[in-house]
Amino acid sequence: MTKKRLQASPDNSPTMFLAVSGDDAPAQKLLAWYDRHHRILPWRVTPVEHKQGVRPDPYRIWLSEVMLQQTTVEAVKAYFLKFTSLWPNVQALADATEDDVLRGWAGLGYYSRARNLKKCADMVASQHKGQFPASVEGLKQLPGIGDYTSAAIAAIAFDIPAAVVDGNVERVVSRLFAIKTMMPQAKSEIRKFTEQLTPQTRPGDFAQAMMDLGATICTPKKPACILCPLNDNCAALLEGEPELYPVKAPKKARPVRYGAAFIILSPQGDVYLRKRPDKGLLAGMSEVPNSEWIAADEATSPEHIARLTNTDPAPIAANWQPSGTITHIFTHFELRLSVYKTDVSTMPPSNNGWWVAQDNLEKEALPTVMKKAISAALPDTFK
DNA sequence: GATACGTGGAA
DNA sequence: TTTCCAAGTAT
Repeated sequence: MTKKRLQASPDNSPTMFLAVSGDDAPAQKLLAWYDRHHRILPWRVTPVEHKQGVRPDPYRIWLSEVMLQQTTVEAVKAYFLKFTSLWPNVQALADATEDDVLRGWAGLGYYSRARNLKKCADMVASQHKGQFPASVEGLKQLPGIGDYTSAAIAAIAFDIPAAVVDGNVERVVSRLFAIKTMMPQAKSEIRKFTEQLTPQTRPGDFAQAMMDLGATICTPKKPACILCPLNDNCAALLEGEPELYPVKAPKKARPVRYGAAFIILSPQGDVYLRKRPDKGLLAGMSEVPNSEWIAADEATSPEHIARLTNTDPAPIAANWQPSGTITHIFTHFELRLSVYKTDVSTMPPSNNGWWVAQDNLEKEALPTVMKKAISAALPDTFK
């Protein structure tokens, strides 16, 4: 093992006695840990396979990395298997329609990822002969691929020693060096330390090892420092409260918005759907007709909220039957929708939507909030 | 640099 | 129940 060298950290913190820049020992300790404790994941080539010469498929790495943006491993697994089954390579995805991809993505969230995924597949197929660029810069030109994803694909699929910095790495590195700068201002500092830690050999395994460590040992709450292969190198552990890192500003309160949703049933029991605009929240996804969603705080009177949630915005005049309310939490607001149902005898209520048999609703590009609204009026639809 | 952008699971 | 947050990107 390399002898530890002493070097002052930028803020002269205790890191001078710990994992220092240019020291390859932490990376090697982490890689040894990863060889024993790595997670088995559908998109992952194991260290043993990798050593035997199995090359990760850039398409599968890209697909998994996009799905994993702000999304849990458990949520991604089924979607990854569905996508690779439907579209086994980038050309197959390029041959699909955007609506096909949105239907496949429905329920996973952050739907601009699905639209960018399709755009990216089209560009790789048409401008790169079906091969992903083998460089951070080339990858970053593609839609939906930013700082993190370009580095992750470069490291994992192409063995390029790029600094892969995701939320896990931010947590691990901010603890290793006890970085007291608040997030997100600390990002550049964290990137610099990550570059210094990243080894020239096995950079992809190193990146995945850092993420596995963050996900299973160096967790946000109650980290298992006793099991950590880097506990000798951790300034935050030496200080005594590793949970304090990374330092984050308090979150803002989430406002509440109100509105109404309208379930229109044809004589055959089909449900009327329409497509959302191609910009903004849930862009391009399907929906049942619904009102504007109006913000209201706790000072707003019940009478005013009642006006926000009545049948005035309904797309047609009808005998609307109240069907309960649903609450849905988005990232930046909470939505409370009053749901109404009606049966119509004449087919189209104008607009440019379409009718769907209740048994086929699962195949539509319906975001979860819309599934909740439909379920309020039609229980068991999505059971 | 701040904000928009989904969802479901854990504590 | 409420809060946090999970392999971020685009604007």
